[in-house]
Amino acid sequence: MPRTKSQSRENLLDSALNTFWKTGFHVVSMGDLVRETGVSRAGIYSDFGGKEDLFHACLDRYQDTVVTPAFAPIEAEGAGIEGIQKYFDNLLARFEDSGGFGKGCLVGNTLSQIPEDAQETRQKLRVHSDRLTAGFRKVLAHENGDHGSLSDAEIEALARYTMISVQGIWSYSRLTGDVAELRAASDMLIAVLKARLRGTPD
Amino acid sequence: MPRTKSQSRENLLDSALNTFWKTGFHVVSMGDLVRETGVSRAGIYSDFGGKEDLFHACLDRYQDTVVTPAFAPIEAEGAGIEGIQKYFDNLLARFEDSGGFGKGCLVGNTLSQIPEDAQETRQKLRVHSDRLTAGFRKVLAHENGDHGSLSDAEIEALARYTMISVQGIWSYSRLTGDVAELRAASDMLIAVLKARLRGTPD
DNA sequence: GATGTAGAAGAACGATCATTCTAAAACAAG
DNA sequence: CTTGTTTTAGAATGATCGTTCTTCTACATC
Repeated sequence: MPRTKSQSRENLLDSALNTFWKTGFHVVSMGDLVRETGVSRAGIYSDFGGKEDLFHACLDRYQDTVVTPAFAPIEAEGAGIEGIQKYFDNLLARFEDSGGFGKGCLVGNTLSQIPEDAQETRQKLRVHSDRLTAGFRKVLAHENGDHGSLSDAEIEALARYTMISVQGIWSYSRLTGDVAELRAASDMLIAVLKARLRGTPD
Repeated sequence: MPRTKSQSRENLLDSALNTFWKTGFHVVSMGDLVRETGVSRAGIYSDFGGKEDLFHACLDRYQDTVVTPAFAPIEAEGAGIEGIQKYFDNLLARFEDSGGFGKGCLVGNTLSQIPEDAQETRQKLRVHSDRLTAGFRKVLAHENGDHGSLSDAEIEALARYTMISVQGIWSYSRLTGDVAELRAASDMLIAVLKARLRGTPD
């Protein structure tokens, strides 16, 4: 089977993405990337320009090939809480397949190590967190319905809270090897969301 | 006033801690540390042995000078939910003082960039997360009382969920400059804890 | 098979890294 | 002031970094 240029470029991106994902931008060297991707140095530079450009391309690729399918149950038209459940089921299954520690979320990992002046990178991270928040907001608003007990502002706050908690779960997946702990946390989060949608008196 | 050896050692540690905290172990160079701490290269090497040893000493120092005071309201004898509230109040006030983005949590930041084989570092991170979980567990158990509605296992799960959510909040503090968003998230978390202690039907 | 071209391997380069070493300054004790 | 010790600034070192360049291989076209 012939291998087109764009196919090999995508393979390169996927390999580089995984390498960056594991240990982060600053720990990965160009030598690592050459070895892991199987592409020559010159090839990487002619295709992407440099290490940082390659990383930015990986962040975009991450959105397309990781976030989009993982988040599909949530961003699907008319998705409800069961979409969030499905999202967690998929990710916990993937964690279990990996064996040992997880890689966490590339965006969350990157967020913890960007210098204050890396504005282009930070912008991409913000887009991601807004995307997650928007997905959760839509699901929660849908569950809340037209005459639900929660105001738009409360839905917004709950959506952001969900996004933040999810990031916490991904972060912790780098420290624990026990999928049960992660499942307990995601179950708890979902129970919390259901309870608040039902309307909990304070 | 005379300056004792241990005093200057602690000043060095505090400066190095802040430098590592901002951008992480791999981004900080020894040149940065010499500049930021005001201590000569030879001084750093004779006192600590190397960059990694210095970083480990900083992780310990972080526990003593940052986590312990910040976590005092939670680890105090007989602390209840208001201890968690106080914990957040302090940290949000500090975030507000910093202006702009926060530094997050040194432990959470480190977790996102350790290679898989950095076992000594990972061990320190695990001790930290266990400490947080234990603190929350004690508070929640105290609130739950002897005849509370939650089982020990449920308290344990809720404590870990709390720890994970807190890490998420710290992570997000590196991305937002808006303290109101962080306050909303911590308020939400506390409301969730109160609701679950009160006993929410599923 | 000859020729032209694209891609790969890896040497070369300058910069920067962590670390060590040297030499001078700073300070204490007599 | 002299001597002895500690701490300093900063040069030297070897390794590694990101990047570029040169060389060679592989393959398409005639």
